[in-house]
Amino acid sequence: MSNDPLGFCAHDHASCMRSAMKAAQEACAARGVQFTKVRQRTLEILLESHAALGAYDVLARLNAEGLGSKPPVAYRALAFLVEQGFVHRIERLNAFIACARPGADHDPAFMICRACGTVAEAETASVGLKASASQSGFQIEQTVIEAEGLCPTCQTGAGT
Amino acid sequence: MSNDPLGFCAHDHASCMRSAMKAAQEACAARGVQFTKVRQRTLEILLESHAALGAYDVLARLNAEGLGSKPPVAYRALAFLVEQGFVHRIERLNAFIACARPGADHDPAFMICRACGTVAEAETASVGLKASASQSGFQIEQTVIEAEGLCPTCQTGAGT
DNA sequence: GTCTATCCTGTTATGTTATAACATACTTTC
DNA sequence: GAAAGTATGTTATAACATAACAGGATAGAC
Ligand SMILES: [Zn+2]
Ligand SMILES: [Zn+2]
Ligand SMILES: [Zn+2]
Ligand SMILES: [Zn+2]
Repeated sequence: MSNDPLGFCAHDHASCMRSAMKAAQEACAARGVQFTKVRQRTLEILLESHAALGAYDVLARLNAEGLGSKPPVAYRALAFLVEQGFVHRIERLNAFIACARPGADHDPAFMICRACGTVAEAETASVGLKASASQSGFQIEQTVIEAEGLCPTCQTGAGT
Repeated sequence: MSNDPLGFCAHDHASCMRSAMKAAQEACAARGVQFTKVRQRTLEILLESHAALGAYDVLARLNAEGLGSKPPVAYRALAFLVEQGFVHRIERLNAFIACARPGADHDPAFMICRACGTVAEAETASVGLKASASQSGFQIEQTVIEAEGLCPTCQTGAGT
């Protein structure tokens, strides 16, 4: 079933990154879009952790490597990656995170730890939402489902 | 059951506003917090429509009435109203909307029409989200559930 | 190969959303 | 009416985001 949200559990992160980059590489080739240096590097930066990074954080990293120093560079790369489904935007944080399940067309839900900043991606559980919507005739195009709270690790000893 | 999302259906909006203001008034009295002029007016401004307003839109309205011209005035009033549960923040829009069911402690879900800007509030349908969360040990404190799409009215003739 | 159309990047400038910090005024309690 | 707590006014700046245009790389047509 592999429905475990990554991020809260230990895993081979190096292979996690490698497979995500490979999946993106192949998807770009298949779709005939360019996976340029800036785009690759932006995705790699986001893949380094299962936390969300702000556009300006990404930009700072790119800039340090001589890959662009002005906001539009980062925003354009991020917009491309979001369009292609390799990255998700976390509305609550005004930030971006690499997709944990690239390839599959999906409507993700996120769990955001307010203590450590880790963000885990889960499958959407929007059955009820869709029911509510269709009941009132609303036609859903996109969903934002984000829960904020404490991850398993941060619950122990984080009474505050 | 009265589970209809307001906003997409006709209703007596004047009475809708009046009862919301009254509920807020009473809740403030009961909780011993001040329902000041700026706070009242801010809530009234949001109640005027079932659309979301940005903080600076609210500020412009307040300013036109001599109730404050600087961002913190609007942001403070909005923060108060959100705390008290009279107003919700729509993350997707960086905007605010008056609660359609004040009084009840609830976890709302929103349906945002991308064409006309109407936002309807429904009950949260986060059963699956909670299941996902507890499965991985995540402790939810707050949820953001927002769907974007087309409302019933805008579907007719809005092929674009 | 080179021309051309398209897409990508670099840069300037500006727009939008949000808060920190401190001064002043009001309200409640005693 | 003094003290404590709460709310507002104001300055300044931080953080997030995009419009618009110029230049460079890439890909397909010939
Ligand atoms: Zn994903
Ligand atoms: Zn955590
Ligand atoms: Zn509500
Ligand atoms: Zn509409």
